[in-house]
Amino acid sequence: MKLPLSYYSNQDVLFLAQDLLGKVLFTEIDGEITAGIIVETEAYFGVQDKASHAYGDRRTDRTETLYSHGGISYVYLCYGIHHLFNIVTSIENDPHAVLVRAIEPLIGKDIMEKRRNMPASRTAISSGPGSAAKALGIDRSFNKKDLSGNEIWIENHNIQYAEADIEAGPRVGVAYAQEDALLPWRFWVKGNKYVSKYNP
DNA sequence: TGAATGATCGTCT
DNA sequence: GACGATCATTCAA
Repeated sequence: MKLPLSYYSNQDVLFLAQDLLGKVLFTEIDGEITAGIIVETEAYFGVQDKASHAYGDRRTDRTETLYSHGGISYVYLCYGIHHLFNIVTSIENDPHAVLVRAIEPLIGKDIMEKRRNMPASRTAISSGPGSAAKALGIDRSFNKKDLSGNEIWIENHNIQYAEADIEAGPRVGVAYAQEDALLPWRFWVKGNKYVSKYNP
């Protein structure tokens, strides 16, 4: 069951970041389908969030994607090497987003092994935002894609985590965001081995 | 036109 | 546990 566009227009990005845990992220590239369960996310709270690219209503060519209506992907290059995949949420001109930080491989593990050049038995294959995106074959050509299309989409497989199985904590790699770096806007599935390590 | 800067990962010790 | 890779984007001039 594919999530409808209306799901992403929810204006509570913190709710969506938690609710997306357990949903299944699919990509289809050259007829090859891969999918993984989302097990770790971070919320980026639009213009008020110092860690967000759209902080202070900074509207540029790159951040323009974030200002789209919910249900659009936002992919950008980090450290010159890694593609990071975000889900744009809320309504038009309200630049909230959820960063997918880790997935648990579900479909097309052999394809992921090829892309990552390592066995699927290693959790590193999709742990961390750069790795998860690469395992799914996501690169900058996926920027500004409609998540209800047939290249990239998210399904609800009725995987429901109890509230006690979800943990929240500070986001990773955003120390420059000062007081906003301490906000508990990172969510993950407790004990899941694909969740990236938090490095204090 | 140019210099600085990351929402990170993998390799090496 | 430390560090180098590597480039689009951004802002200043």
